[in-house]
Amino acid sequence: MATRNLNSHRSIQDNLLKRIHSGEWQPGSLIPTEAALADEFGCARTTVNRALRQLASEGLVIRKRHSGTRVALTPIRKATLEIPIIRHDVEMRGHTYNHMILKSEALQPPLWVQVRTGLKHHDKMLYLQTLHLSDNRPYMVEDRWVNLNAVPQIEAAPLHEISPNEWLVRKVPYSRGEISFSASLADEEIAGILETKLSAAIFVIERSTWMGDTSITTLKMYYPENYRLTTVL
Amino acid sequence: MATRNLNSHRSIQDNLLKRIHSGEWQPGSLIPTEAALADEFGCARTTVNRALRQLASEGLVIRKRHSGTRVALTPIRKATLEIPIIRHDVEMRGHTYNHMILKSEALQPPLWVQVRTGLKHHDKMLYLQTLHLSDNRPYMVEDRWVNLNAVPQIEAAPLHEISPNEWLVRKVPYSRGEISFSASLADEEIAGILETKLSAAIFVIERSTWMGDTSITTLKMYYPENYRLTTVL
DNA sequence: TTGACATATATGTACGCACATAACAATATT
DNA sequence: AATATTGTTATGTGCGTACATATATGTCAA
Repeated sequence: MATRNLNSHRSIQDNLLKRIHSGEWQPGSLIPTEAALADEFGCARTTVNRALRQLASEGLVIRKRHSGTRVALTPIRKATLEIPIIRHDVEMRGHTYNHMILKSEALQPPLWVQVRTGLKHHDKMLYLQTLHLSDNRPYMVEDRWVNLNAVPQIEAAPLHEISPNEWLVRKVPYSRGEISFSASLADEEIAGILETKLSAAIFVIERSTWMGDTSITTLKMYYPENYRLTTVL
Repeated sequence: MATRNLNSHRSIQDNLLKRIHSGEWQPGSLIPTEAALADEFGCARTTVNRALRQLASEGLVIRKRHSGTRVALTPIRKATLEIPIIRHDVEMRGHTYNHMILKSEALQPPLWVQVRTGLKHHDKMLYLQTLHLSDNRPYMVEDRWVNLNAVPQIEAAPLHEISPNEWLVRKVPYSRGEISFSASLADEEIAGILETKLSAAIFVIERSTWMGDTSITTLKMYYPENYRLTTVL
């Protein structure tokens, strides 16, 4: 049939999207059932189902059994942030990447790490401070704590060749994570490493990951003021 | 059949995920074909297809026609950030929300707005400065520019009752957006409004939205140092 | 050797059907 | 009147089949 490809789930999705965006279907209102839409488009219900499922996963419609499908009250758009390997970040900007391990010692975790990871003060953790460089200029400082009970192999890893960030992302799986963003002022240590003024604005990303219930690693990343994290909606 | 529900796309997905996380399937390696997996699980290929499609949409596997499916080299985990109505943000923390329009005037856009929106200096824009309050204490300042050619109705909106943020999110659809995060220092104006010290750390979110090619609105949000934006992976 | 062509293969998509499941509605039962 | 029971409805899921499409590989001829 010639009309086959007109009925692809993709074009149906576009069509439905248009009605939502144009205001034909107001936020909160019920839209026709899958069967009705399938009838209208002259396609199988499974095809409409797929289109609607996709729209639901993007948060544009809310689906409930029996009740039907309605346009989301707040068309919550989601921004997706990828968790990158820093080296890729730098190289994608066309710069050359390097890193330096500034500190590496097995320590007892300070309080904020204990709180975040759920580990106790007597648990063995590896503290790593890494400077990431872009074209040999400071790009970001990373303060990382690794749970040695969960990741003992890291003590044998060649962290001078492959950064802790990349090594962990590649080698150690995790099932759950948390990330948060904030702003703070540079203290003496950070200002010294990043070569900024004391009390310069610092963009901070904190991230913790777990595998099941056991903490893998938790870290703070400090970016100088000129850094911008950008993403599309 | 009793084994029917064992073959749901969800459990298949979990099963595949386990193999990726356990390292049984290394990053970059080819995994069995849909047909082979369908055979192994004793289900239809369409079911395996759905499981793999979902994993691909989450960035865990890369699929190519003919070549097959392989585990992503960087099992890129994505964090999803919702674009909230500020009022909900505040109320979810159990505080009461208020807002105040500090400035509201039709102006020619400054250069940074022109760059971001693609509009020219002679285009009519509405400049709105809004203070968002949590329990009557400053929570965030919003500097917003609205394209009056695209959204003329905003001049008649009751912005003292419903904040520009909420009004726009509810009433004006957009098809494309960009969001970025950074840190900066409080200037006199921002420090005054947020009641922080001069040169305090400020967390900045910038957001622009378009409908097709026409800019809708662009804004900067200034949060005081104690603010943290948190999300799960 | 090179390029044009055919072929095999793995994923992509659509269909029609069947049954599962949640939620609401109407009815029957205590 | 309060509680079970049953039915209806819209979405959720799975199956088997068919065909589409991109791409790697092999084949043959210029």
